[in-house]
Amino acid sequence: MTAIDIDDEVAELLQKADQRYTSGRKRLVSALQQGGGPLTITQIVALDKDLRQSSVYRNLTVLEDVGAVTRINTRDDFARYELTEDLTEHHHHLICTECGDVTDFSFKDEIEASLDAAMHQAGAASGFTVTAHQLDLVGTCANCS
Amino acid sequence: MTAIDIDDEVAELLQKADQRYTSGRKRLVSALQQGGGPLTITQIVALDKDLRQSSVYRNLTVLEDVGAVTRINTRDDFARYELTEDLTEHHHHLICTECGDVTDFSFKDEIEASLDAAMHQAGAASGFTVTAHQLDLVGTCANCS
DNA sequence: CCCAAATTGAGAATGGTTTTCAATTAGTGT
DNA sequence: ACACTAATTGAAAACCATTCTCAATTTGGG
Repeated sequence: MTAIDIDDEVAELLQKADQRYTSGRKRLVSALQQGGGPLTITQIVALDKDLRQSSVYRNLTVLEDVGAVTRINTRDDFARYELTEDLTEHHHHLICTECGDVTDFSFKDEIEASLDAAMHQAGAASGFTVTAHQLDLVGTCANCS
Repeated sequence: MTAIDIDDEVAELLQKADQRYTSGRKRLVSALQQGGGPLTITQIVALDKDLRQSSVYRNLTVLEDVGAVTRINTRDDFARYELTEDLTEHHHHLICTECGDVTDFSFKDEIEASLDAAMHQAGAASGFTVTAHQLDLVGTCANCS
């Protein structure tokens, strides 16, 4: 999806929920597109100085409710946000234990497919209906090693 | 590992760090063994009424520093704690979006092995050194569906 | 171009977690 | 057993990321 497509899609999601796509929300979505992975509120506000912290918090919640943004908890005390996989593509996270930074990566399709099959099977065996999964690799990033 | 083995191992880990294995810490480890998955502080205090909240928080931190306990962040606002995989065995989590409860599950060995290989390979491709991974399945548990 | 409703920004409030500090407990040498 | 010293504990205060409040501003519809 191109940046424009994402913008259109977010606009539609907001409209369905009777929410406006204000300039502040557009800048927020734009900031999320720039990061190579989920961003903390601090990182977002640093990326776009015109964004106010309280509005960022509030709008991330709105965007999450609408299904445009996903909230992620990692090892540190800061929540991170990224555009939903519907708007980008399915991926996983590399979490650096040194600097705490989180970046995206993807498996080759066939690996992802077999993993997905194994997960549904394992979930079903426990009477659990799997709707999504989250896989994080923990280690040391290129910068920190 | 049996309960006694775990106890011995925790004792050793604490001793290496010049920490005492007090009765409160023993009860805490025992509580963590009882849960079928990572527990919140509230759950721990409910499981053993003799444990005080502030001591539980502090001792979980001590046990984490020593390498006996792992802290986990899930979707809700409560941190969860479990014994490290060194003391139990490698596993993953089923996170119920309805009740928030987290339970353990494992893959068959061969699936886990191929997954592990794929992860190291994918990490290396990004200049990332993988030391651990965390896989959560999100969905609806048997009780809630 | 009004008007009603939604959004914004700054600061106050919230609540899970961490810290403080005096009281208690446990380990060490005698 | 007995002191002595240091670690641990418990209750309450402090901390701080996040959420909420409310007056001011902005937005879209008629």
